[in-house]
Amino acid sequence: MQESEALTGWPSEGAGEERPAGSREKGLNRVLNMLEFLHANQRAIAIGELAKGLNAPRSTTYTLVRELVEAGLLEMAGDGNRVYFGKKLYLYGMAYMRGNDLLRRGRQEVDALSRETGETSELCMLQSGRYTIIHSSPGARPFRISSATGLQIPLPWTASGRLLLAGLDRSRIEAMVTEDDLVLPDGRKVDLDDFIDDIARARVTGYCVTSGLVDAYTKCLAAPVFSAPGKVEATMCLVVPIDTSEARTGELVALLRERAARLSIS
Amino acid sequence: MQESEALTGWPSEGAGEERPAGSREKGLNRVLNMLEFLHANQRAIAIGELAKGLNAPRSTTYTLVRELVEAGLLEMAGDGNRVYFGKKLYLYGMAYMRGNDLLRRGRQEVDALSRETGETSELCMLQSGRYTIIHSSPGARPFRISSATGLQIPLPWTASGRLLLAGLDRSRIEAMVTEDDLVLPDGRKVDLDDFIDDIARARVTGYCVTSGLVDAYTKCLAAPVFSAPGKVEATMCLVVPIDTSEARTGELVALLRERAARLSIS
DNA sequence: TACACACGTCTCTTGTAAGAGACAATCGCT
DNA sequence: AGCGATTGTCTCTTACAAGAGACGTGTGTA
Repeated sequence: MQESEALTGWPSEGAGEERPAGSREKGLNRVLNMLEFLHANQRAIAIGELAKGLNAPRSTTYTLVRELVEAGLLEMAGDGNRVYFGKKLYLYGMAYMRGNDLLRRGRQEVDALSRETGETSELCMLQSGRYTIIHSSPGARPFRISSATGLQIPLPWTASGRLLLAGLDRSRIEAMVTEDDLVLPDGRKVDLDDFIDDIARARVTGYCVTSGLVDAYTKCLAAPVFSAPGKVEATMCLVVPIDTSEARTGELVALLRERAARLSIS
Repeated sequence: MQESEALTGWPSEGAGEERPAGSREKGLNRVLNMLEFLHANQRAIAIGELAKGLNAPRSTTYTLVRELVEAGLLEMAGDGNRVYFGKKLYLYGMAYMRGNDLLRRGRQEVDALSRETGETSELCMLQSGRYTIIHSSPGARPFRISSATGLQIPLPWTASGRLLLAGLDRSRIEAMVTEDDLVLPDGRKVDLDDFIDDIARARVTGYCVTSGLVDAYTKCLAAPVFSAPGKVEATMCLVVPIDTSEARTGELVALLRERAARLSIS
């Protein structure tokens, strides 16, 4: 029952979508919620627990789980009462990767960068309006800076977030950031104007460095990957100890930008 | 519009599930069909084409696609009219892999075996009653023996199929094999009793070799991976030219069995 | 210019899937 | 043994999603 920080297992009522009331819910939506729930918890979940966690009626949950297991999207896990992702999802995921040059090459570049520098390296993208770690390669440090693949983090908390929004106008940016997103884990609040300034600056300099935003011990270096001139499709980034020297930081940024540039254009 | 052999883009009306008539279809099922369709075609598909390919009403298809794109399970591809798998599926797939020791280690063993031998190597499992290539690593041969990940092939066509069914009694085996499955690509028919004998023999010897079944040029060597004593969870296999010498085949089988054994028990 | 065919969006109807709830069977605790 | 909580299955009702089809637009071609 490990709970990592703000990851309580379910999006804290946030993302403020419409919730018409206690009325009926479409089966497909229930399924999408189930998948998200499993992803958030990263472990097999008992069916009853699933129903409870999603505020879904038990009978419906049983039915849907059965259908998904039959389809192979879910699998009954070990002890025979819990479910988790199934092979089909793995196969679909691999198909996605095969069909996606950027992802395939990006993973290689990230792995290489992490090997080369010994630091934790990540490939990040926008995923339905949220910053998402698509692939990460842990560094060689004794106490590693962890960050789970697929983790979604508010854009203003990260260097990558500033780059991913480069090129969007103010209204677009505002639309992608909620009030909550501006509050850092330690309670400090990011000023929206500062954030937008950061984005503009990042756009010009072609990289971004943030210190002690998500936590007090790390620094985040990011460089953009372009899918077309001006269009930031992804970022590569390095997560390093906050006391990394200016000089080394500079070196790392150079390496990072080089690899990110190699990914660009497609 | 490449069509590889028997892969016409849609399971040839097979798998004989009930089709009540032309009545209404559940949205979730439509979605599952869409995912299968995309997987079978391995490319982005226009929405209209999807509807046609699935015999689904256009309006419904548009609605479902929109929902899935919003959820990130699908993505609008390149030219902006076609859809394919989305990042969410990739993330879920990676989560599946992370949670699955056998798969994670199996991939490594397969990659190592293929590097070591220069031959095409695969990890295979049963997937809702069908033989499925879960991971494959191409060999070093000039004209490679291809086999797409996720491809599903009738059990009697393969060496792995014989091992995956080891331990099941006759009625179970019969239930998993249709008449069609017994007909090889070149039209020859596998005798059900021979097949069941093969399975029993494979079970005892702990490996299986088949020649010229799926095509006339290849030989298939397979070894079982056990999740519990007697329970075959997966197979590792090598696909080699049919004229591979007895001696080399023996060597390869030994290597294969060694690696498969290393995967077993868990 | 006219024709055939795709695409994307909307509206309205009705068949049916989501859900409430009852049930028996287990499990874990005291 | 006695009690509460959980599990898996089943039945029945009705709110609502699936689907038919019309509409406006864009594109290729004869």
